[in-house]
Amino acid sequence: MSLHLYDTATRTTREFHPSRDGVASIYVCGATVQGPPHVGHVRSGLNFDVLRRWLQHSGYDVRLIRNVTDIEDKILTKAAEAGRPWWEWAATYERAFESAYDRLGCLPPSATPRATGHITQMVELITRLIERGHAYAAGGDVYFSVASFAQQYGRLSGQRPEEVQQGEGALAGKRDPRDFTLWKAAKPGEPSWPTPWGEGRPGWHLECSAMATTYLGGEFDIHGGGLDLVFPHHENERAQSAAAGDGFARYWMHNAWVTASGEKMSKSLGNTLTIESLLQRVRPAELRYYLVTPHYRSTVEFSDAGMDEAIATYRRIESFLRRVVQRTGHVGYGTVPGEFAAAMDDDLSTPQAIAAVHTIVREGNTALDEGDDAAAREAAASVRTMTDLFGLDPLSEQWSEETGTGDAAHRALKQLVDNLLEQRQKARAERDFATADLVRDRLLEAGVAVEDTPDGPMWTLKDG
RNA sequence: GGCGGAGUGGCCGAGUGGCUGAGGCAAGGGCCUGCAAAGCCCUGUACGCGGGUUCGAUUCCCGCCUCCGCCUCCA
Repeated sequence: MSLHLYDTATRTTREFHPSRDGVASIYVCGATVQGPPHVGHVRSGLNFDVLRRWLQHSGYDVRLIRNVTDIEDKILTKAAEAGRPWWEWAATYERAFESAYDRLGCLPPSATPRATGHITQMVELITRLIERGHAYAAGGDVYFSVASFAQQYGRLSGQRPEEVQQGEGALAGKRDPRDFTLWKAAKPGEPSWPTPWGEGRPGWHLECSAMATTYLGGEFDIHGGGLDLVFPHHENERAQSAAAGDGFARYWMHNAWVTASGEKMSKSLGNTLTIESLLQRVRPAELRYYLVTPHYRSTVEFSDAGMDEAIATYRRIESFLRRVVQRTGHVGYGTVPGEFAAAMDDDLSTPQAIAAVHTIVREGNTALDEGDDAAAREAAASVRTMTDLFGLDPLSEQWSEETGTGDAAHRALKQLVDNLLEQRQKARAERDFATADLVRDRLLEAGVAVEDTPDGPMWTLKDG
C-alpha cells in the first residue's frame, strides 16, 4: 500500500501523488507570534513533524515550510498595551515557539519564513489579482472580490458563496460584504510598507499564499494547519492563489484540537496550558508521546489521567530498550513491520501503528526473559526505528538521559550511583538485605530509582 | 440559521455487515523475584436512543437525543 491522505477539500482519503517525483512539498500554517505556545499549537507542529518523518522514511525529499505570522492586529495591540515595540514582541514569542518545537523534538523545517520578509511577493500577488479582475483597491485598502470567483469559492470548506460572511464587517471601501481584505491601509502610528495603493500592511490571508508559492512554487503538494483555519483562512488563501492562476495545494490536511474539559483550548477561553508549565512536570518525550499517539484528526481531551497513562506507556517502551542495551550493548536501527507501515500509509493511523510497536515490545520482552538475545536485539532495533518515526526514539541523542544533564555532573552522578550499587550488590551476595534495602531507599530518596534485573541493577532518574 | 465532527468495556482509544471489542492504562489471579520493581501468562455481559434494510448491524438507511467545532482572532 502506498501513502493515502485524507484531503479536506474532497472529504475523501486519496492516494498521495506528489507533483514532482520523489519530492514532497508541504506548507504548514505556523504560529501567530502574539503569546506563548500552548499544547494545542504544538500538537499541530508535532502532527506535521510525524508526517514529514514518514514521508522521508518513504523515500521523499521533503520540503517543509512553516511560516511565522509576525505582523497582525493582536501583536500590535498587545505590544502597545505592554509598551513594547511590536517587533520585539513578535521576536520574543517567535523564540518561544522555536524553543517549544525544539524541546519537543520537531525536526527543523526547511525554512520558517516571516510575513514581514515577503511584502514584495505580496504586492506582486495583489497586482496579479487586480490585473485579472479579482481584486480592487479602495481608499488604501485592497479587497478580494468573492463574486468574481464565485464558481469556485467555498469549495474547500463546504460553504455556499451566497451564505458566506467575512468577519471583517462592513468596511468603508468594500463593495460586497463577502469580500475580504488583502491589504490594509496604515493607520497613524502603525508599521507600514509602501505599495502602489499607499502605505499599509498585509491582510490576514495574503501572506500564506505569497510565502507558499515563493518557496514551493505555484503548485505544491500538501497544505496543513489546524481545523479552525479551514474557513475562512484557507478558503481565502486558496481563492487568492487560484484566482491568480496558481494551482496551489493538491492536498489539504487539518489537525484536530486539544481540548480541556471538553472545550477547545484557546486564548479567548483562558483555558490554555502552556508548554512551559507542562514541561515543568513531564519530560518532553512523554508530552510528545501523549500528543502524537492519537490520530491527528481526533480531538485530544487533555487530562492529567491521560497524561499519566501516556507516561506509563512510554516508559514501558523505554525500559524495554534499556534492558536490551544493558544486556547486549548498543542497539541500532532495524526494520519496520508491515502492519506499522500499512497503518502509517493509511492516513497516518498512528494508534494502529503504535499498537504494532507494543506487539514488538512484548515479543522483545519475552525474548529477553527467555535469554534469546538475538531476537531481543532485533525487536529493539525495530522499536527504535518505529519510535523514531514518531520522533520518540528513547535512545536517541535528544531523549536519552545522558544529554541535557551537564556532562561533568552526570559523570559524577553515575560514578557515585555505580559505587553505591556495587556495595549493594555485595551486601545482597552476602544476603545482608537490610543493608541492600537501605542503599536502595537512600538512592530513591535522592531521586534515583533502582531495579534489579537478571543482568544486574538498572537505575533511572525519577523525576517529579 | 449555514457547514462539519463525535457518542465503543472502569478509563483512553482502534475497527468491522457475521469469525476472537486492536493496542494501552487501571483491576483481579498466576509465574518469576530475598523483597521491591519490571517482565511474561490468564481474566473483561461494549458499541447514545428508536425504527428500517438484511438470514444477521456496533458497522448500511431514516428519525431523535447529547456533546463539540467553524461561520469573529485562533493550531
